[in-house]
Amino acid sequence: MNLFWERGYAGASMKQIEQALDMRPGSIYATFGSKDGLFSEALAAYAQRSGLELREHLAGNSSILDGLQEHLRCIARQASPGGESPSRACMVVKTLLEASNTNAAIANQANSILNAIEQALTDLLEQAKLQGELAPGTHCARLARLLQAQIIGLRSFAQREIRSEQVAELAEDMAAMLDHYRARH
Amino acid sequence: MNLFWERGYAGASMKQIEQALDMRPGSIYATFGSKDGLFSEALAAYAQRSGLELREHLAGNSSILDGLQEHLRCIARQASPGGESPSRACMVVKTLLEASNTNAAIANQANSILNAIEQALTDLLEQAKLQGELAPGTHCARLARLLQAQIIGLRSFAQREIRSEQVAELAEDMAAMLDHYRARH
DNA sequence: ACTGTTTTTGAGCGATCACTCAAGTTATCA
DNA sequence: TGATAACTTGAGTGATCGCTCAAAAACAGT
Repeated sequence: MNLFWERGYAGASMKQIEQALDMRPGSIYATFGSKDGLFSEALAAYAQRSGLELREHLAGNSSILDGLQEHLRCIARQASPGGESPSRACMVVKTLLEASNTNAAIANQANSILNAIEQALTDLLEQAKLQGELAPGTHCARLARLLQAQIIGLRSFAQREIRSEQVAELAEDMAAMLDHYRARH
Repeated sequence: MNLFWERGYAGASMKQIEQALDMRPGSIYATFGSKDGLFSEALAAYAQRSGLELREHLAGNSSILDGLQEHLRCIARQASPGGESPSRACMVVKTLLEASNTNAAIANQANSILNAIEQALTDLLEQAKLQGELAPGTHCARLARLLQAQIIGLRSFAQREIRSEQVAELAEDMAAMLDHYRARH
């Protein structure tokens, strides 16, 4: 997963994969079927891990919106230069951009994952609205897409050679934007 | 340029390039030196074209902020499904994500282009502040980075299989966010 | 210890990769 | 028209791509 995340689908050769897994080609193909199959499992594992992280950030805050803002800040911390992450950008987005016009199966998988995330965010925001955190008129599905686009932008932006402090500021500005959707008390 | 934009650096083979250029390998290498060199020129051409588009949108509006908002909407229109663009996502971002851990020279070029765009946006926002469009306390460089991240997010988001109307809504929400930074009269 | 099954190994497959260069063609002079 | 220069051609280079499979090794049951 780390190798694919770092180098992308085409950028990771079977030789490198053999080394990363400490497996010989025969075993790899007996286990995963193909490079596509292996990548697919890696991407699924990545998505699962990401989902877990989001749920952890939410569990740490009683307020959903606070949890989402914390999530933004945490992404900024992880995506800052000098971190040990294989890549600062999101593996799903990297995959979507790489595979969209070259590998339909993989592009579909990335699409599905992003759909699931969008849905999860929508559900969360609906719940926040019910709890009175969000302004009553909020269009939750639309805000979920905005939030997803922000996260995609934040993490892709962080792939630039840039100071980590500026990534943190960016996350802060995005978190501040969420405040505008809060219910007025 | 269109081929590289659509399929990425690794995804475009020399055979496909030969066909796209209607040139044989010898001529290609005599003209561009290497696949890297050719890609570099394609990326530079893309960046120039993008810069021109931004300037056109700005020229169409007397207000800088209005021009930027128009630019966001226009990006959404271009990045909508069904368009004739080779790819909905930005070629510079695609390149940054693909090349960051595999091709230092190309990644540097993408970085430079994004630096230049960030600087151009900063200059524009500074000018808008001077003209009283932006709130006096606005941190223009920081807002420029936010704007750039939004655009990156918008165009990458648009690479998903999604209805064009939702892309337009997303651009609208991002434009609305810019309004919060306007000077109060 | 012996047999049958499962798993691992790594040399090597055909295909394709980016790229080269001698030979051929075209353009530009007098 | 003929000599020179500039450019184009495409078969072919070695390297690497994803992948296969017969043989070897490890494991499991009696």
